[in-house]
Amino acid sequence: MKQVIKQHYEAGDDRRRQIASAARKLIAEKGFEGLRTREIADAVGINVATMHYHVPNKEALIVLIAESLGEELEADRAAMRRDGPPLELFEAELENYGQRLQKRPETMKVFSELMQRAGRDETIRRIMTPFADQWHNRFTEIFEQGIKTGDFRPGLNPVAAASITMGAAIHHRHKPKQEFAALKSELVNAFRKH
Amino acid sequence: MKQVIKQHYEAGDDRRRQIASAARKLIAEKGFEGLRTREIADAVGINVATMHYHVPNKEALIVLIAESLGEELEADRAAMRRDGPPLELFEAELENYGQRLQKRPETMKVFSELMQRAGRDETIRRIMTPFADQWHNRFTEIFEQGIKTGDFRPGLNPVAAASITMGAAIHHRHKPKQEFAALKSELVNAFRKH
DNA sequence: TGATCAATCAACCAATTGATTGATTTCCTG
DNA sequence: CAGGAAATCAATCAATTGGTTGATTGATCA
Repeated sequence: MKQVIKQHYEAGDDRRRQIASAARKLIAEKGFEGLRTREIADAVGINVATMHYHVPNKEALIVLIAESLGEELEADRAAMRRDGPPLELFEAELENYGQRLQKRPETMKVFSELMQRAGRDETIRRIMTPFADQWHNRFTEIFEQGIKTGDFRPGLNPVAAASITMGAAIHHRHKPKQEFAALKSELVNAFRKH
Repeated sequence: MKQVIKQHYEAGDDRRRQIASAARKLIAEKGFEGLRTREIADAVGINVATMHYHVPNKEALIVLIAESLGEELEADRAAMRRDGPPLELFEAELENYGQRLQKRPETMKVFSELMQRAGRDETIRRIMTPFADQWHNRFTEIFEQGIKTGDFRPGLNPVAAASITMGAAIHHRHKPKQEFAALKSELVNAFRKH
């Protein structure tokens, strides 16, 4: 009799979710380089071997994390409104991003870490680039429509403007929350017709 | 008689430079998490112990790398022109950045890695933030002057515009070289008076 | 020239870390 | 409720990795 205390058994899928969640928290704290399988197991409250039962190796773990993040971003994207004046859609996208930055700062930290790793890791790149591209395409699309409607400057380069917007947004994750409003309004002024 | 082959002895400071250079190359390739003392030693062509003679531990190594990068950025900054119409200064800064991105892509990769680590590492933060701030201040200054001269939009928020510029520039490091021109001209259009 | 010091190396160490093994416990279904 | 499947754990392994030790070699200079 090894186990005296009755232990709880969790269904496989739930455990995987718990593992993904714990791993994401740890990545947000210590970055990818500080991610340790043991710490994840501890955070979930299970043995390392149990963790490896659910997620065979670190490669699979990283894929799990990327997928988990992908699902969240996808859900968020699906909930966004897609009609209305382009300028308002643009502001809504930025506002949504600002909200997520405030309510779930972890998410964007993990996103950055994954994107950085995507530069060297083929597997991660395959999972992450679609999300970065989707986001970029969304902005490009908004700008294209906005140029037609006259919301945005004529002659605006939609692709470049989308890159600037994303760069500014991602870069902002380091900074104090209250400054986001200023960034947002400056981005709007940068592209809209005067 | 252990040594049969005559070996070359390098002066301490030169070795440290060689070590810093090799370490930077490796970081650019594999990122911080992939940085191994042994690989650095191998790249320089010396024993691990010799490396530790010059750079006692990894902490010191990272400081060395940060300082090495700092010196390069500082030299670059010092060579920049600081007079003329603000709009031209702005374009010159961007052009200079684009050139560095093309000629020394390693530099900005290492910069990004260090900045990311700065978020969790006090020592690195102390070394790196001044450089990020200097860059940011430079843009802020240019925008402030340019608003007075009428080069830039009245009502432009210099600090926010500087953040957008930096975010866009840093974010661009992943992308193909030829697109930089489009980014640059779009940034100019975003802030200049129409 | 010889003594001192800086630079180098082979061998080794201790800690960390991802992963495995084999036994044990809980759950579920026919 | 019996028995197989799913989930869990303690113990252990092998590889990696940052760092050390002690001896050796080359440079310098009085």
